[in-house]
This record gives sequence, C-alpha cells and structure tokens, in this order.
Amino acid sequence: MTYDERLEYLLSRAAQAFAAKGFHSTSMRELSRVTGMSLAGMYYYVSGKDELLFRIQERCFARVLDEAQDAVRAGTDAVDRLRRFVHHHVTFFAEHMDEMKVLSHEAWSLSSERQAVIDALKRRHVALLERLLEEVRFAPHTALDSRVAAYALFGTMNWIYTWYDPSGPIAPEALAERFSNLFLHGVLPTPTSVPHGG
Amino acid sequence: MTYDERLEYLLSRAAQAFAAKGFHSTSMRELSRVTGMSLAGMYYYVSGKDELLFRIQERCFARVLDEAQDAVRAGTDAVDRLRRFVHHHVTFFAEHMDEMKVLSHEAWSLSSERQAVIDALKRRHVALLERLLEEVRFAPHTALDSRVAAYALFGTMNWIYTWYDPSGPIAPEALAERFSNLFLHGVLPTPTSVPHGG
DNA sequence: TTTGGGACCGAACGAACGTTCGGACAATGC
DNA sequence: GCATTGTCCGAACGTTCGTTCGGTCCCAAA
Repeated sequence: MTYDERLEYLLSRAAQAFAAKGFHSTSMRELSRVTGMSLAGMYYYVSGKDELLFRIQERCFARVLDEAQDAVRAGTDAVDRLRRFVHHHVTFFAEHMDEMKVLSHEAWSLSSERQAVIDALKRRHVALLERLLEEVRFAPHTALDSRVAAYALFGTMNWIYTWYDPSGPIAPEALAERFSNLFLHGVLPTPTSVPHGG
Repeated sequence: MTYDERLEYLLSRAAQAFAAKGFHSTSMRELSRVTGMSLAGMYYYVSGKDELLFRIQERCFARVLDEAQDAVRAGTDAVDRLRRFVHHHVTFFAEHMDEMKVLSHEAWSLSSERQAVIDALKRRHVALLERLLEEVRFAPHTALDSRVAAYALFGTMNWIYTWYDPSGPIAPEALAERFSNLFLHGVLPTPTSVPHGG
C-alpha cells in the first residue's frame, strides 16, 4: 500500500465513522480502532482531527461541484440542465452517503480558516443552481426569487441523509426523477388560483 | 423567580448555546457561564446534559405537533389544510429558531431510551403531513408517493436553519407562502410533458 | 556493512470533560 | 430559639480527550 492509498483509506474510514456517530462524538482512539492504525500513527498522515474533517469535506465538495458542472454542460435547454443537476446531486449523494452526510451535517464543525474554504465552495455550488433557476421562466404566482428556490431545492435534496436508504425500494435515479418533477410541476394536477392572496 | 421559571430560563439559554455551537461542543461549564448559575447548581434542575437536550427537544417537538394539528383542523379543504400546515411550520420555525435548529440538527445526539421518545413524536409529525398529502390529488406525471413528498417538503422547510434569517428581508409568512406555492405548483408556468421518460 | 530516512507506534502529557459530594445559606414551620 | 427544607455552590473526582515525544523497524542507497 502506497502512502496515498493509505491516506485514502484513513479518510474513507473516518468519513464512515463521522457519518455514523458525528464528528465530535468520534474520538481519535475510535478511528484508530476502525482503521487498524495506531493512535499516533494516524498523525503521520494528517496534522490532527480538524484536518481530517477538512480533507473529507473539501475533496467531496470539490468533486460534487466539478461533476455538477459537467452534468449541466451536457444539457440542451434550461429545464434539461436543471433535471441533470438534480439527477447528479441525488445519485452522487446516494453513492457517497457517508461523505455527503458529513458535508451536510458537520458544516460548522471546522476551525474558522478551514471553514472559509468550505464556505467558498458552498457559495459556488449555490450560485450554480441559482443561475440554472434564473434560466427557467418562473410561474408568475410563485413570486419566488431564485435564491429562495435554490435553497428550497437543496433542502429537499440534502435532507435525504436523514431518511433515505439508497439500497431500499426507491432507486436513486427514481428519487431524482421524482424530485425534479415535484420541483418543476408541483403536486397539483393543474395550476390553480392562489387562495391566500399571494 | 420560581423553580419553574428558573428551569425555563436554563432550558432557553441552553437551547441558544446548543444552536450556536452544537450540543457536543457546548460544555456544562459554558452553560454555567451563559446562565450565571454555578456548574453544580444546574444539576439541581436537570439530572445531566443529556436530559437538558431531551427536555428542550421534547417540549419543542410536542408544541410543534400540537399547534400543527390545531392549524390543520382549521382548514376548509385539502389544499387549504396543506397551506396552513406549511404556514405554521415555517413561522413557528422562524419564531423558535434556536430550539428548532437543535431539534433538526441534534436529532441523533440523545441516549437511546430518550431518542425513542423523540422518534415517536417525529413519526407522528411525518404521519400528519403524509395524511394531508394523501388528500391532495397528485398530478399523474409526478409518480410521487406521499411519504417521499412529505420528506421532500420537510426537507425544504427544515433546511432553512442553515440559511434563513427571520429578521432579514423575507418575512416568515412570505417564505411560507412561497414554499406552499412552489410545492403545489412547481416553478414552471404550465405543466409540460416529462422529457426523461418518467 | 553501514547509513539515512520514511513509516509507524507505545506511552505519556496536560487539559477539559460530565458529574458528585458535602456543606452553606436563607426562609419557613413549630 | 430550633429544626427542617429548598436552593445553590466550591472543590474535587475519575475519565476521556487530542496531541506529542522518543524511539523502533525496515528498506534503499552508498
């Protein structure tokens, strides 16, 4: 095993543990147990627990952002691009549940300098979806700005780490399709008037 | 100050601290600092840190559930009941941001016996929204079961603790209205065919 | 055969943690 | 005046934490 492979292994096991028990509740001794490495030995690969979380989040986020941009580029029109974005996000989430859970749930566990790096990635990610939404012609009655719509959609997608089982009856692709349809058309069969004066 | 008032005060300050720094990162000594009570003195009101979190979550959740049921009861039809549910959930969230953030973010920080009590409340909450959604006639193209739709909507609403500022430019009532419209009608002006074979 | 450095670890460090213990202090009932 | 009770706390307990130090082992280069 090379140095790089060993580091990958450590990051992967740490992500599993963080996803299962939370960052602060997972001790370095527990990571030593699940990796088979010694407590001190892990410090040969990372400078500390904080860098461990940072590297997990940075690598995962950078990949999500990169692949999302690729997926969007392949789209033919605004709606298609939006569908591709949702499809990628949900399927990537399902394939990398541990890392994405750590990304979603431990978003404020880093030291401030490292937090700033992650936050910058997050802003780019939100901006990407926002631009996609601006291309879509909104229904007049929604009165949604694209920022709110982006966070609403991210909420639907990122919340799955609290309930969704990718190996259950609903395949990730099917879930993505349902989210896309819901977001684009809503649950009502036909657009109706808006009762509450909106 | 009576015993009950003092307990309320402790729970309220603890919820603030947990919301700001997370449950595991907030020490009892820090709670002692922000409450002005002594470290040992707090143990006169709660048996320990775990019970502190439990009482915060249980009280908040029970109230959300109770008020949600009241709000729904006042509705005239299925769509109206759904709108009232969303309106209540979002405005309650905005009014009790600290407790709701603790409820959303520290949903797996309790000991297992207490976790079971909270989980039972959560199941009743999800079931309530699920029943509301089953009353709404779904658009055929969505192929959404009510369970997935409920989690999608909860995702949109609960995710606001990561970005929404109730004192900012968007009032809670306006946000609730936008979420309702988005969920009922989607972002497209007219229902369109479904490109990806869904 | 010797040397140098990369990989690794046992054992310990100081600090912080949640919790407990014994008692202080004031108000109340007799 | 005395005993009792409810409220509160200083000081400590034992444990666990993240991290570090001083080294060992092994393999490649000289």
